[in-house]
Amino acid sequence: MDYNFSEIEPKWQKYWREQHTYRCLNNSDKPHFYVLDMFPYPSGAGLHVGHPLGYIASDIFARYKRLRGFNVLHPMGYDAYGLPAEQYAIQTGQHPAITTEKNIARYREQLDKIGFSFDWEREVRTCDPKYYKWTQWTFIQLFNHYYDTEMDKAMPISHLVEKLEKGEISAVGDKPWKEMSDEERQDYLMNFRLAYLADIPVNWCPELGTVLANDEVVNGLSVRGGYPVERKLMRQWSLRITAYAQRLVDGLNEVEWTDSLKEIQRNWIGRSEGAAVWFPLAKSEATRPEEILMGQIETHEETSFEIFTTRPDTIFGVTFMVLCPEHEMIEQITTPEQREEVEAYVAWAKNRSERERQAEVKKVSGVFTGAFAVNPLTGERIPIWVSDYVLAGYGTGAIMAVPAHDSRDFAFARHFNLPIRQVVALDPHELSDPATWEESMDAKTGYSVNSGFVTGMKVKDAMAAVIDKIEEMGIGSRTVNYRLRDAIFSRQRYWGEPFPIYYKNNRPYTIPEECLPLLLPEVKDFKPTATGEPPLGHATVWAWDEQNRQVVETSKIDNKTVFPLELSTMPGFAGSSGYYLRYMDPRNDEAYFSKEAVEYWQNVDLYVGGAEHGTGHLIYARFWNKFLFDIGMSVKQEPFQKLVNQGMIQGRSNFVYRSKEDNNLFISKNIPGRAEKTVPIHVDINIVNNDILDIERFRQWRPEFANARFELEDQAMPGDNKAAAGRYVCGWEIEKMSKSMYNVQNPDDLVARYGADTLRLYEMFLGPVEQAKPWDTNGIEGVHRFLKKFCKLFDSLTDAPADKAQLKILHQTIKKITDDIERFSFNTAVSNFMICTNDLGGMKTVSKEVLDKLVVLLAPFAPHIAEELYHVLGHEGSVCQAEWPDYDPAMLVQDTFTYPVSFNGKMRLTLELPNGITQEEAVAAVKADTLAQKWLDGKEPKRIVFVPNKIINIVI
RNA sequence: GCGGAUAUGGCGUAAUUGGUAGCCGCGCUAGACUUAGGAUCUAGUGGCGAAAGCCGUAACGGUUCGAGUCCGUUUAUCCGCACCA
Repeated sequence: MDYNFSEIEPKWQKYWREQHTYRCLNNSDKPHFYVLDMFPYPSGAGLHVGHPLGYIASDIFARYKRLRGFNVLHPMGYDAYGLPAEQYAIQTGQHPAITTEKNIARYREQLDKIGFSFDWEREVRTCDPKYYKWTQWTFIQLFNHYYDTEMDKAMPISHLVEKLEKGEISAVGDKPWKEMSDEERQDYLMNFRLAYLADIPVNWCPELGTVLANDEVVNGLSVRGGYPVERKLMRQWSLRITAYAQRLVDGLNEVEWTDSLKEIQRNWIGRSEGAAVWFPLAKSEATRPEEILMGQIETHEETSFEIFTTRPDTIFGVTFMVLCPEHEMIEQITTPEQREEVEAYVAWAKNRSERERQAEVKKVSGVFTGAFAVNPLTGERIPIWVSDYVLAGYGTGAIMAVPAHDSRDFAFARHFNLPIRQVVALDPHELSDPATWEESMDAKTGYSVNSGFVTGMKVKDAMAAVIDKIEEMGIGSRTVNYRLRDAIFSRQRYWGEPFPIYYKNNRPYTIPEECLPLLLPEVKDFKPTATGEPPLGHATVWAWDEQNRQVVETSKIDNKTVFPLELSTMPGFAGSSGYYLRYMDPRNDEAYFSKEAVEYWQNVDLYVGGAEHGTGHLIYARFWNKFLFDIGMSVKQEPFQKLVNQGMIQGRSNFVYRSKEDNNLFISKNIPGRAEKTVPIHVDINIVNNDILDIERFRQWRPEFANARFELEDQAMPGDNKAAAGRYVCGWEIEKMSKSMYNVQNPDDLVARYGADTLRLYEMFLGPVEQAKPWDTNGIEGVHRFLKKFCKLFDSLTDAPADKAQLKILHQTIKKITDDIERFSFNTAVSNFMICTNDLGGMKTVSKEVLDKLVVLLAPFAPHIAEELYHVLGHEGSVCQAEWPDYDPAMLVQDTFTYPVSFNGKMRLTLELPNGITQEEAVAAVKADTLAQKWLDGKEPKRIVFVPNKIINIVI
């Protein structure tokens, strides 16, 4: 039978739609399985071939699981809030909702053409009020909870208030709870809420007019747009994700992710163990150690400062201290003589942009404050410096500098001529003068030297001993620090979820849950307001009437009953942090998702998506889920049990070579001397086939090429790609897939040309799903040919029972394909299909009972043709309702095995032995074999190693 | 700098996990059928060699009867983090 994909594919897509073939219900006796793709942001450019790679892989797996008898949840939706739609709105005035709607329609059309088995009845869109109602709801819960370190989980803020009221805990630092005014209490509680408002240094991007999260900034530039980002102190909402740092680290042991992704997350969370130590200030007039202030250690805050170190063992090597320029004690401790210099330095450091600072990491800068601290273990006076190599955001913003064993301290000491003292050595008997060192000795190995009571100890033991001592002295403690920062949650943008927050007397209050969703208001302008407020500042109906519980005109704000609403919106990760849970029960208006739904589905069994979300979405979603777990919503600590990262698809650009002398002349790639005579120009890959340029289409491509002339290949290059005379051969290079390089491959074109099934198979055939690879259509013909050959098998269809040879092919194929799918190796699965088809193609007739099963095997990969052939075989309904075939191990048995036998690793003997023999029988066979006898020459072999089904080794 | 990974024909890749390296596909070569071929089919295709054979999985070394696979050193490429004390 002919392979007429352009007829078959629309037909079955229509059938699936009409029959609701992929509808998935929450009640089923079948075991459940949840396969999820990272939902896409619907950009204006549409899908390119990189998007469906992961979707195809997950679709194959979902279909396979269904055939295996699972109730499979396999949904799709859109991460529809985002910057591009808003930027487009600013440029054109087009409302982002309209652009987004249009893009979604285009995405849907493209996805439908590929034949995915998504249950579209469960579609979610983050910008849909029915969806973001629950994003806002979660925010309110975060606002109303704090992290109880004792119970190690989130608890209602009322629980904390209760404890404060009963006096079970006392408010630290501030006045006692009982003496606080209501507002003071609110301000105090803000320090505990999991969603909180605070003045914090943020990544401010002036070009985008908004704040960015740490993962949205790379090298001081915004990920979107590449604009400079500066540090700025702003009042922002943040999520206290740091409270979950330890659980986020621990949870990684529970999930089946790649080591590299786990490692990326561990690095991002950056757990490090060490000690916090208080260093008292030295009295400036004191000269002898015993005079130096030691008696006031209890009153830490005024006369001491706290440092964090991961190397407490090196405390005897401290020769100076360094504070970050933002440190609050600088002003207090700086001596009058140094004041001018210090102030100038601090001002300079604060004005430096993030990009400058990062670009000049190697440059050493700093200033002496004139003040001294005391090393609490040695009583030594050590100078206090200020430098921007110490960061305000990590630890305490102050360090003890051990130049001999920290490369940054070393560089600083060398630059400012500060002493360097060795306190760790690999061999304690061989010390050298650090003045001669070229670099510091940072490794945590060897022994402590010159280190008082820990001298001679191994570094590890010394660490513990020093911490014990410090704790005993009451001047510090064992501490864990995390690199992870709280997630800034405000964005000065229009196209995002509004915060369910209004301000009374400048303090935030939440909108009652019953009033959600708080709808995104209309604005006349998507840019920030003239006064620099976010775009929502333009909204005319954006105030909260507390009594009537509704949104009213902004003009009615009187701050008595009508109050201003929050003007920022939530960031992109807000909507994507819980969407996988919403899919379980997407039409529920009473709750985020029902208890029954989440108890049925539990969590995502298989999540497929790019590794680029490793430090963004995948951290936020885990945090979000853990919080929902704490408040009794989700039932699993980890949202994504198994995660597969599909590799990025790079572009493969094609080039034509334009002559330097003659703008209309293009010289083919392999013409001798071409490189010197020409300039490469990107050419649209859609008018190039297997690197051969379609000359006519090239002339039509752009007006300036209308009169192009070509110097074509001659036949001098056999073996090279079709370098026959009369062809123009293009060059190629691997680059990022982008419009400007004309290397974007649109899946629609390939579907039109080869069909969706070919596209699906080819994307899988390209290589392992996890591997990054350039897009290249050079092999797609081969895959297409396979489908044609497969259809051809049906020409020789017979009802006669299959012979042994066919059954063997069938059962081998069932085994291989099943194994391949289970280990997510779809490229080998496609290869194995080809082998099977080639083998059966050599037969005169092919039995129906064989094809019955092969069609089911093919269904996950090429669902359209599988449906068609399923009907050709006379079945009713959809192949999706078929049963995955099992293989019969007896059919895989080989008649004989070949055992190469090596003697002393040199001689080799091959014995043909019958199958199914035991080790003893195999050994006996070797001994009985005449050739083996000859080689053994009557001697007993010392050792016969028998590896089942594989080989026998004889050692004489 | 730290961390993670990868390295196999002209190309994408495979190798039952330590057992005959190169399956499958592309490309290429030759042939068949064709007015034609960018259709289809057949055969061949790691390198050197006329052949027997020798060499061959980034490089060097090790373990093993046996290494693409395990261990060590080096090199190259990709990814993540990056003054995180």
